[in-house]
Amino acid sequence: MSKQHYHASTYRAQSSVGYLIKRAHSMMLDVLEQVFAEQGFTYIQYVILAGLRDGIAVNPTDICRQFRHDSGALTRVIDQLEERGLLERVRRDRDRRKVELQLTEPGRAKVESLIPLVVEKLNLALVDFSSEEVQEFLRLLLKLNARMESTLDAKPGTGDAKAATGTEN
Amino acid sequence: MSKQHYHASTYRAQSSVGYLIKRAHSMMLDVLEQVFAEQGFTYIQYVILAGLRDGIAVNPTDICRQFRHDSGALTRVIDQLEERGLLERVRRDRDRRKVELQLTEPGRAKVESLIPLVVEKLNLALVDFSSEEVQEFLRLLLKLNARMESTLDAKPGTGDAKAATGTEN
DNA sequence: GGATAATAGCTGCCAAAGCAGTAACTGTAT
DNA sequence: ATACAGTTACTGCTTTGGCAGCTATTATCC
Repeated sequence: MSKQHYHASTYRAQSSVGYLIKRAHSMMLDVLEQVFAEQGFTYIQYVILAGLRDGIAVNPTDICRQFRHDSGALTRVIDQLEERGLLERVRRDRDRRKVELQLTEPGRAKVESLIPLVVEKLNLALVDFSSEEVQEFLRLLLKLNARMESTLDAKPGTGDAKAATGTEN
Repeated sequence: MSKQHYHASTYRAQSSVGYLIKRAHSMMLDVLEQVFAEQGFTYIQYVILAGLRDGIAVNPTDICRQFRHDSGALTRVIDQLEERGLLERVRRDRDRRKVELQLTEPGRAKVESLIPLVVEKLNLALVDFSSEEVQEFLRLLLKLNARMESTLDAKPGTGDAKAATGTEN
């Protein structure tokens, strides 16, 4: 049986990892959205560009899954970025349904110019942390995410466990 | 001097606390929204009710700040919850601008019935964690949040140090 | 090989979040 | 007392996200 870290009878949001993560996420957004706004970007626009830069997600579908964004809404954001000449849609011959997004040179340059601003804010948030604490923090976050990823993959539908065989490109 | 945990030249999203927290938050949402939907609630509705239950935020303004929700949008969510008889708006005499939100008995009962479902999902996500790891995780999250909270409070405005006093009059 | 299902991306519609402006109330300074 | 600025909650308008449906392409099954 799984460890019972929380119990319904004693649960309080203040010490819930869910609440604390939500709050951390909220405040990160507060800080970064302001930074991006000054550079003429929205948060989701940066997320897409940075995701491309670091190879996290190159197809619209990947981006939807990785960043939990709606497919329809994403199409329109990609339209904006393409109109601004920051990325291009490329059709691959091996699977002509898929669109591969590629940073243009201006696009890459723009992302690179945003990175130091993000790094600055991250370091500011972690100013009280030792190197060991940051490493441990990353390890625990990765562990949590790996677990949730596998449980979400296991039951993509409304509860029935369907076999999720590897279907990568 | 602040520690430089990240450097622009080597930064990759994959090992960024920002990205990992965003991802953790996303997946938590995936899991919990489904749970709440089955009970006839949205995520934000639960958040408000749970915030009231645990005394995190009792005024609309508090809720906006705590959960980073828009003031106008919040008014309408509170309307829904009030119409369903789950909470009440109470005007206090000491400051008649403020509205104090109070759970009704049905409201309290409903939140309490949701708690075990949340606890179950949290425990599932933390199934690989030892008690020590959970404690350390909570400590680090609290530390991060405390820091970000203070920096956000310090500069509530746009961050520009100089006011535009030069050109006028 | 042809019918069927599954996947990827896009479009239209609707609900919700974000933004700006307003009214009621409070605190402060003159 | 009065004027002024700051808070708090709310209301209209705009933008965005979420959902369902659609087309094109690929995979699967007989």
